[in-house]
Amino acid sequence: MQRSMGILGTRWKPIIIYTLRDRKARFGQLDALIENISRKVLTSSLKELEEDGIILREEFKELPPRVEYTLTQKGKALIPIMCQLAKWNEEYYADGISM
Amino acid sequence: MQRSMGILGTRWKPIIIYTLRDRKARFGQLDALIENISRKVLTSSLKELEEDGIILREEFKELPPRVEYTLTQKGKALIPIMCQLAKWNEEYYADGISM
DNA sequence: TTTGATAGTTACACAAAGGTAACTACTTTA
DNA sequence: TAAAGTAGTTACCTTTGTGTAACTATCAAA
Repeated sequence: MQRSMGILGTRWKPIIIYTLRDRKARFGQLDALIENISRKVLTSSLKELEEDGIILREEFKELPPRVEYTLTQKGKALIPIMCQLAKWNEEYYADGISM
Repeated sequence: MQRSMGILGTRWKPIIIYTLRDRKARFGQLDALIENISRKVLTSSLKELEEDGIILREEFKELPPRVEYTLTQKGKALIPIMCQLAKWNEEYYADGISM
């Protein structure tokens, strides 16, 4: 648990993972999809998630540059858990806002 | 997700919840069962978990005083999720240490 | 009267996480 | 020559979480 929380236990990382659950996304897309996140936190969260093997970063050497982020297998394995958490939240708060 | 993480996203709260999964415990027992936690953090975590309706605090006016902590229904509903997280951890790190 | 047990609280400090705003680098387009 | 687009970085600051050590309150027993 301690280690799991070391990986996930921040404000934004679970949101980033959940956002990537069914799509790949570019840096700017994540910045737009996730409201209120700062680019700085997005950068550092993505870097740490990559180091932890949760997401994959693919750099395309085009112009303008393009970078795509996707979940790894290990990252995808977290999705059902996060869905359960979202469900728990809905069930016990029941205000319709879970993300 | 943001709110769920606001409740669980600290170093010790998931450990406390997991420790209470199948038992009630007194303050001093939790302090002994959970290695390395400080009484201060235990106090504040228990207080916040109580405010969030995850645990129940029962005070017995005896001498010496006795206080028992148990999970509420809402708290118990988190247990399967935390077990899945522990399983995820074991699966992808596979060193046998999950708590 | 001092010790022991229980369940904390208080003061202080440190480190990590998060926020804001300005800046960088590269190249194409106007 | 200047703006626009992409993907960041950097400096600075505030907030939150955690840690240590000492202290509190109450009563019983020695």
